[in-house]
Amino acid sequence: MPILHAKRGSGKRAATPAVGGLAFVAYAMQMAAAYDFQDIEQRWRERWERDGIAVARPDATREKYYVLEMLPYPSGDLHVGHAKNYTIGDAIARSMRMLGYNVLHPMGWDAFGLPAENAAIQRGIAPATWTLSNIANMQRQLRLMGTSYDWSREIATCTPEYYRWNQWLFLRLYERGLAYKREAPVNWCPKDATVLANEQVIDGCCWRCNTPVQRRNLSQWFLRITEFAERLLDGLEGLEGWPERTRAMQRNWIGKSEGAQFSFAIEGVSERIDVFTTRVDTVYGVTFLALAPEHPVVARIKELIAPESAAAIDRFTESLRSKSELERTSLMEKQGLFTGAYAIHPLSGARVPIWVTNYVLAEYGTGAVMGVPAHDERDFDFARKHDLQILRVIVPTGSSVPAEAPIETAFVDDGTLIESGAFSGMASAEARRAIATEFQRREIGKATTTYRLRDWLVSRQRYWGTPIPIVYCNDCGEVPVPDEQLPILLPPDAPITGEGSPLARLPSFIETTCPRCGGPARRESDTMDTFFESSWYYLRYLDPQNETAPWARDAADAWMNVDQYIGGSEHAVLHLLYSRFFYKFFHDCGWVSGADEPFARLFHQGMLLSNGEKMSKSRGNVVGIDETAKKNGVDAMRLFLLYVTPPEDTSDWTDEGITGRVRFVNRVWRACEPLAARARSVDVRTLPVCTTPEEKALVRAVHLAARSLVEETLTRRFHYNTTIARLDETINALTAAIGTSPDAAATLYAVHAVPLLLAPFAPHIADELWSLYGYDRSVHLEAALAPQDAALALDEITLVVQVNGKVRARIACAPSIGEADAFALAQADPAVRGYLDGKELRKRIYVPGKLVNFVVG
RNA sequence: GGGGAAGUGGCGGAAUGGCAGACGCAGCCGCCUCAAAAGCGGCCGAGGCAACUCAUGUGGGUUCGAGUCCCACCUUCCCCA
Repeated sequence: MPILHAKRGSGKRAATPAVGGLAFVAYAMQMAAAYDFQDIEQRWRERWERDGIAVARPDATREKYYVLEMLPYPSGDLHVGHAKNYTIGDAIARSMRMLGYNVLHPMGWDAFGLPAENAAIQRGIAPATWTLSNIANMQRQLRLMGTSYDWSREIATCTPEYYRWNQWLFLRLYERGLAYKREAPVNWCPKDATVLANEQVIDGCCWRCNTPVQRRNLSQWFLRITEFAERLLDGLEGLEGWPERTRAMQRNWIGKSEGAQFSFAIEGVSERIDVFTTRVDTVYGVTFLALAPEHPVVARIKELIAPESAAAIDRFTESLRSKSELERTSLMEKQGLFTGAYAIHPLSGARVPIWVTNYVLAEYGTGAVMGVPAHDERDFDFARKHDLQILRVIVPTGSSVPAEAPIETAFVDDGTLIESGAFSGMASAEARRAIATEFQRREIGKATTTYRLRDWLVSRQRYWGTPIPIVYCNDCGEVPVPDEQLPILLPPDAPITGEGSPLARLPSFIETTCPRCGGPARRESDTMDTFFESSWYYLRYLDPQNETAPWARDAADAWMNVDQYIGGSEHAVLHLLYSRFFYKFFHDCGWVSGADEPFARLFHQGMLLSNGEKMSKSRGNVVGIDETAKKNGVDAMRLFLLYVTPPEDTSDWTDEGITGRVRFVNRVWRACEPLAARARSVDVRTLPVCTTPEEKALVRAVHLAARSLVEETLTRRFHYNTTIARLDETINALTAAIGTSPDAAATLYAVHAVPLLLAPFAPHIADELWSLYGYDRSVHLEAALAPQDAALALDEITLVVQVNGKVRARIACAPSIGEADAFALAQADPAVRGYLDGKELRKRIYVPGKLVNFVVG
């Protein structure tokens, strides 16, 4: 007898011998060669591409479903960590297709950005060349993963066909006053040699390279996202399909605070100092004013005071100049210097000393803070350190703390006002309204709302990005480039050295003529933040070839909004906030209709570790797609990524773990392939006749898996780990059935059903088996197996009998058993009887088909 | 300090308020084999000879019944200050 010990990935499949029954099974178990995933997976990838199984067209007869993964930056090479994200999206896309939805599942490239310039500097490769070759490789790898993207809609943001619409959209923002240039203190990353938006500064460091950012005063382009602050905040309420923590992060970032703004007069100076506070009820407790050293009034004060005092202020200011925001507000000790000047309290008339401090920032609020040490911890610390007066003006409501009692800590809660003139005795909330009204009456202030959100700084002093379509003319000033002159192409010959803006040093680019007067003019040399193009790319997929508009309104009407968006939580504020801003703008322009939110549901996949550690080149634990596709197969990889944890959890790639799924794929193959010919005639819509409990259980396992697939998909929970566990049970039951009754209708039914259940997760083996069952059409174009109640129903259930909540017996009975019969049966059970005899029966609980509980005393 | 998420065997995890630990990994024992690998079958929270008892971070509560709901606390992670 020939023994076929085929190595995985090499040998050919053994021919199915024409023997039946147990002898055949023994032969099949022994003889079936290991599944040759390499050949089979490649063959199906090519077939899907040829057949266009993922190409999406509008179809009024089916409900649309737009599932989207955040578009990747083409860094060069994918590893299994990336694969997790795309596998989740692909499992959803394939499941929804089989459930009858018209699925749109596109992919593209966030192709502008610094790494391409760094490659140019370090290795002399043109950014475009580097980027395009990375895209080619990553596209190959995404295909290798068996993903079902509609590649006919692919976009790369670095192509003129795409970025001309960046420029076009910028001009529309400009026309509406939502794009403007202004000088402001901005975040500067010295390593990347460019400015950064506030959202791109994480803990005081550059989000990309972790270099501490510096502050510089520069003239820069901003987008007026602050105008949308209230709508961005309100919109979060409706986003119930978003993770709560992401909504909370956006809420935090927008940072709405309601309070009052009012001004202090200064002794001997005509200017006034504006302050904003949420606690205007504590205003009688003000004992100092804290100013940012950069505050404009500081210059006026210096004129009033002794030269040596003014010099001290200058030294203090100088010492803070290079310090980052984080250092100044959080890391450094609270420092301050009395200026020698006094303000006048607007209500009490008291003299209030004016200090400059490190913990008040010029760019936030008004750059000045009223110091109320008794009711603010930071002010309290500052007052203690500098021996400033501490005045108690709020006491807990209902208590009677004398104003003179020593103050050990700041009382920061609301309470009742004391020592506050006409407002004494009021509750904090009431006093806030009353005092704001009083300020308004005196015309020195009013109730206002402020936001932490700043305008979005979008200009970058870099090459590999979209040129900003503005020219500067000596006569006409700032002039927008007319639409018909778009795109302004990125010149291929800019000197990329890492020093200075490349475009600024390229006369052939900079020198131009004014579109308005025809005179000599200079082009803007800054390019756009790459978050600009990723804020609207999901609309370009809908109409990628459009040459007259970024997208047509009817394309947006057909597909928007994105039904399910999938990506990392690191973009919780950045990309997801900018996109929401853009979409609201588009909505206002009438370019999209319906809800003014782009992403109806959002899913953050969890991180993937490698053997318990973060995957990184320096740790040497990066598991590549190519490597694992070759070693374990793509189906096993996909199954593992979905199986190891729920998709939103952090999971760990381990050799043992992937081995488990490789085994599973082989078990599927050994179970189904030898029976393929016989399973051909099965119709999975018709339940088979079962003659034994085991057969019934096998068919039930199939339908439990089918139900899990449908439920996890339609409830949008996507816990496919549980669905795959049900598939494990199905295969276990099937393997056992093959051992006893390979010809039973139930066995062949299960064999036939398996690829339908496996298709979203292990698409290749599913289609291979499906074709062996005689189908010409891909399994991915079939309808999902509909779970049937008749298959799920049990002939017999186990009724749990409890006495006082403890399980005392288990009784087999019919699932339809009624309450009276259940009690009678339970009470008659000898084990239960022992717990009931001689006790008073106080209560009986019956949970139909599940449980009886006797409460005795 | 404020807000968000989470804590279940050796490990990853499962469980509409109703038999805790499905499924997988690791481990142990068998079968097969000259042997090994692969495969197949069984065991696998703790204590106890057993009947049983204990067990889902800790302590309370609601309930006939709590991993699940409520309160307080502890720990971890994440955001904001």
